Amino acid sequence: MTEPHEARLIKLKKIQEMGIDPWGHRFPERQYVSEVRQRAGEVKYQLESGEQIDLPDLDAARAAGQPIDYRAWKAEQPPGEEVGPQVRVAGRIVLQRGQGKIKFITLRDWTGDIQIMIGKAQVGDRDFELSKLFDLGDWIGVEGRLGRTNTGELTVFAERLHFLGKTLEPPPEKHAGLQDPELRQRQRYLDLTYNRGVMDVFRARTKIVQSIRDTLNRRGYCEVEGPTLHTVAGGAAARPFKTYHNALDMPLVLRIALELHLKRLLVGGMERVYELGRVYRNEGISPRHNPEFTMLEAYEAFGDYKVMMELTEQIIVDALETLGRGYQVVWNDQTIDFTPPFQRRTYDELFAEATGLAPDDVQGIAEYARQIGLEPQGKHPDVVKSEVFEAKVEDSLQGPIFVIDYPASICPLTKRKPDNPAVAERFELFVQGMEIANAYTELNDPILQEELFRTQLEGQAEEDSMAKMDHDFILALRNGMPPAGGLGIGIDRLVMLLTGSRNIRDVILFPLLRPPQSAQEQTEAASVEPQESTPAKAT
RNA sequence: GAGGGUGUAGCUCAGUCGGUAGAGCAUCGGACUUUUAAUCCGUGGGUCCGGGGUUCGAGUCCCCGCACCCUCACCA
Repeated sequence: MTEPHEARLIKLKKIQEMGIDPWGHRFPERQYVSEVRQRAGEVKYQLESGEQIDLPDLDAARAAGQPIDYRAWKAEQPPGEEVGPQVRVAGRIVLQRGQGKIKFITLRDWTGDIQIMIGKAQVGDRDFELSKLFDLGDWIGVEGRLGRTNTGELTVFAERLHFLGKTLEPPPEKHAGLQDPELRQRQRYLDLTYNRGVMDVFRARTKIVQSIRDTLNRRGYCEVEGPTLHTVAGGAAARPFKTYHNALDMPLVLRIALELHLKRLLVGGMERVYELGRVYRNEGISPRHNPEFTMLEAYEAFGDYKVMMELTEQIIVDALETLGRGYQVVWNDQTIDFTPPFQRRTYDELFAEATGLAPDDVQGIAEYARQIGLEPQGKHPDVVKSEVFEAKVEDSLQGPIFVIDYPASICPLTKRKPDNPAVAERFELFVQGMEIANAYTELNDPILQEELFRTQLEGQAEEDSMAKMDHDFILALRNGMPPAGGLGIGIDRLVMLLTGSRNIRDVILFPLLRPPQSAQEQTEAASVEPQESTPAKAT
């Protein structure tokens, strides 16, 4: 009885016995599969006179489902032979078809697939013996001539084989791929290699992030790295992860936002500054929430929220262009039109449309809240209004739409409108019911800021509030922060929209999961003592 | 945190009314020099998520637990 992984160990040993290192070495001057494919036109049919003639368009015919019989085509030509360039490719074996003294392999690198033909007569006995020891998933390098098989498939006709890396575990099922969502996340490496489109999504993510940096750098922004260990979880309304520094004997939290340190840099004269980084929120997990996620925050001195609105549009439009996409994106069977300018509607307008209530009808809003199952009792009217807005308006915003001018009392870090202190100069961008961006004209008045930090809105737990006292931040503001616009964008959600992904875990390489049961037992066995936040005073 | 769903071979999945655990792919042995998910012949492979219970008998029914997925809540 030979189980798949045992068979692989046996082959590993046989490869070693042939004097070949099963873990490989560098393989210089290799060409990507995509590059090799671009050279398909160099494959010609050479007559005995030396004249070379082009092949018929075999790829187009195959793509159209009507493959040309290349063997028959060649038979019609004057005597001659196929010629093609020498190539060097490397990748993983994803399919193999043995056929007596020849063997076909589908080789995959991260640019695509290409077929390899290994003939005993062409590669010699030693390499052919080696090829019999190939398993699905192994890494190999191939030198050979690019050409066409009888059916017209572009193929590397191997002349020399290199073994680059053994795989000891069997790969997923070869047609269905890896379906189990848990395994796809735990073993992302298998998902990336064997499931169509996964690599594309993550490479698109990289392109989007690069595009965002390009857009900001072009506008004269400076990228910085703030601290991730904070003493106060400020800048957003979320529960933090708690941790502990032993040497300083000090409790710490992981940052929930980038905001307060970037504003300190505005005080320091970094007039255009941004950070693209991970933040951590100790909240629930859902298809739109992961405990750690990537945020962009950008601050521009002498700007305001309207400047940030334009910047937001620019960032998204540039990202779409970088992806080589138009402004129309299909997501969840719906078409989203990112053609700028995006729609702009005020908070109160949308609120009135959805509820039929006047935005200042405190009694009516409380009554409405009760009707839809919310509890208005003991809460500030703006908190109730905000809860109603979230329940009745946000989910229905297909967008892209900027919701502008929020109730000031729920925006403790935002400057108020000069002509109406009850309204804050803030916008949020919604697309498909998801909040993608959040921005405001930054509050730079240290006296008002301190007051807002002190005043806890009724009905809000301190942890749930954006207004957490941060004396060090107030001190910074007292040193003079220029008026500025600030912007935050949830990168993961933006990537979801631009790649058609419906679950945030499809755009995060390693989303948080509980450890698998076997590992959990090991962990428990290893750590009998609970090790949570144990101060190192004893040592 | 609440409700619903899923968990069977390495992978993808069947499994009827409670009655001997199944298929395809992969593996292993054999044939095959132009295949395309190659094909053909043959072979091995199971903690039916874990633990209890009911029963002569449990993959199947009941209870408890675990993981993942979905919806809702908190949140971006």
